[in-house]
Amino acid sequence: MSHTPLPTLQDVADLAAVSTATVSRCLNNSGHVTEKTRLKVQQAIQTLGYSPNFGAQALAAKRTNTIGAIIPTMENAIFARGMQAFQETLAENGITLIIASCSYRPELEEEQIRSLVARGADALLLIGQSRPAATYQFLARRNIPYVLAWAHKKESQHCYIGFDNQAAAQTITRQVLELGHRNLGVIVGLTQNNDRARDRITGIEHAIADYGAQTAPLQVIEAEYTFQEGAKALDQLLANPSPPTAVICGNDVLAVGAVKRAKQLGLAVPEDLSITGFADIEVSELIDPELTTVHVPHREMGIAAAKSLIAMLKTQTPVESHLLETRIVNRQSLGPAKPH
Amino acid sequence: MSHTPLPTLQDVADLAAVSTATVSRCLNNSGHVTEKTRLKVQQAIQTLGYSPNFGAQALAAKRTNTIGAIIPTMENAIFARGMQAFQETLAENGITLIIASCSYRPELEEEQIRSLVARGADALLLIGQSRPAATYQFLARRNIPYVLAWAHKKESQHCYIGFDNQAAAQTITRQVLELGHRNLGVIVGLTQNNDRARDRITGIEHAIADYGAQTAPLQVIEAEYTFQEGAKALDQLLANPSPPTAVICGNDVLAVGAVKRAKQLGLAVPEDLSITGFADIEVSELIDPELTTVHVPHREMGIAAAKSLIAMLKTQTPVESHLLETRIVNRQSLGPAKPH
DNA sequence: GCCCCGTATGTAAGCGCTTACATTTTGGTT
DNA sequence: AACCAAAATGTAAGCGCTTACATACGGGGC
Repeated sequence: MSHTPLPTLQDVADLAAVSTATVSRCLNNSGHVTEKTRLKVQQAIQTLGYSPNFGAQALAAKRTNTIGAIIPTMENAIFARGMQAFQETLAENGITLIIASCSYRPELEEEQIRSLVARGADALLLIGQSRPAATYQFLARRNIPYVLAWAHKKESQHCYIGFDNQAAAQTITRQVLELGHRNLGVIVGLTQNNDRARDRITGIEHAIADYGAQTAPLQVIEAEYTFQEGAKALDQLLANPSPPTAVICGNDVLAVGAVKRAKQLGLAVPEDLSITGFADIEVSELIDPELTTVHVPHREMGIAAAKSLIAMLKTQTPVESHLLETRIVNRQSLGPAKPH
Repeated sequence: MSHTPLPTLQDVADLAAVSTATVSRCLNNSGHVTEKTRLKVQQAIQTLGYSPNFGAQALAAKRTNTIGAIIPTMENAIFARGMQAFQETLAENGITLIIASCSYRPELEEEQIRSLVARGADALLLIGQSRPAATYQFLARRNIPYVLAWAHKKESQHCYIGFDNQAAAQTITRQVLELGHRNLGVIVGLTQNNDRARDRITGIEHAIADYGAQTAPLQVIEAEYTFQEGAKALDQLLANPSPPTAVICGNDVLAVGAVKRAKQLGLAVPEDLSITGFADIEVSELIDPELTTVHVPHREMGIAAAKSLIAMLKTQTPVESHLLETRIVNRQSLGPAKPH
């Protein structure tokens, strides 16, 4: 497995009969190079099959053209589409994305942040806002720009690229209430270390309070992010002596699990039981009935996050938060409450 | 946004009153360091909040502790679980994973390979085998170890970590035939640039040939990897004057799309139409009826791939291919053919 | 034809780490 | 106490690039 050493900048410079500085300038199009020499250099690069050494470049330039993202999980669709768009946008700008996942465990996230930074990530994308102050200090100390995605908060020192989870949840809840439901149940993801889930609950509660119409204490079940857990959570909700007529779910996976379970139990959705989701991922159109849910602009979010980070890197100054709009997608899982 | 410069190895060495070499040895546990000095150094690292400079490390050591993976897409579940396990295993060994996706486009894959290598990936994971010889030459030239995952081929120069797509497809097809079906339809992913899909078709064809029992020319529809396309493909299959009584799908997403469509058309699954999947991803248990499908050991595959790559990196020699077993998961979407 | 200035190119000093090799220390033997 | 090998530590030479600064070049304006 031996092989000739790879060509270096020096080799290219020699072959093109210019200095290494000139070659470097060509490589980074930092200007000040005549078309003629640029061509010569290009040529030399071609014939040698040269490609720059990443470590050397990083060491000398103090930047890696790498951005890191730490998401709770890659094992499900909730972040996939946004990340794909994020990556595409970065790639268009010559930046590589490194994704790490932290399984919703804050200590792991902390570790991953350090690891990505140690690996030379120039900037980071993080999900949501809830993490120790020390983490933010670390980033500040290291002067690493970051955005917080999938969430939004006004008047914050952080740069958010996301939507208002609370408002979105409030809107869909209001719609449920307007259809006559007066006894709602809620299934959300584990709220510990998940500010998005908490915000959604708050939104639901506000909507109900506005209506002043919930007939029983609001039951909120927290469940892990799987179909099965969504199903189990529904069982719990239905075990109540006066079970809800509509279930608001904090995400589509749980909702879809609940729909499946409802059908197994012989309940017609939405005639006997309405169920709503959140996120509008692909499965929401798969289940029968299709899910009425909150559409989240995943791709736009990924693109906006990439652009913001690139801008921060370029200007070395903070960038405004970016609030994206959600909207309700009316499909079939939400219907009017049965008159009694 | 200014800030004090980050501590360097030298700073640590000074504080601990040792040489940089000693600090470096501690960092890489390359032995030859007394417990006492190790502690001193540890201490200094702590108080300075030191973390090594990635570029410098890569430059000096000629390795980055980074492995790259290029998968067709991150937007769906087919590779997600395996990649998650892959990443976890790498992380346990202090290696960072960089994932890129190529949207099933070979020229993009080529580009991504070069990009990851240029970024210093020490080794690569690639999906399937079909790519230009030039690509393999490039990797050989650069002396980059790689494994080909999600596929398997005996007596190949490459290191495969995967399962036998053809055999698996053949097995499930045989099972369909044994249930009395004599008119099958096939829906698979786009076979262009996808050797796995092609292998599966071959397996299906072999099984049918063995049985010698297909009553009509086998219809094979290729479809993009979405629920919708699976549904459309089913429409095509059913447009035939003598439509199939069982549809073998090349993956679960297409299968699930087909099941949904069948139900919309008023066909009972599996009573009127049997449908099978491939991969055993989460959605296969979501749809009603649940999918009878080929279980693929995603996590084992990811773990095995990581281990092989790590071994290759350590020993600088090729490693044996690793064949994993698939098995059929019998759920409800496959039933006996109606007697006529 | 000369001077000046803006632009193109060259020179060389690091960037922060690893590691081969040199040197010192350690502790067991005699 | 002197000796010696083995183990621990130190020294310093790069790794391949970027970039501040120095130098060379070229073309108007007089």
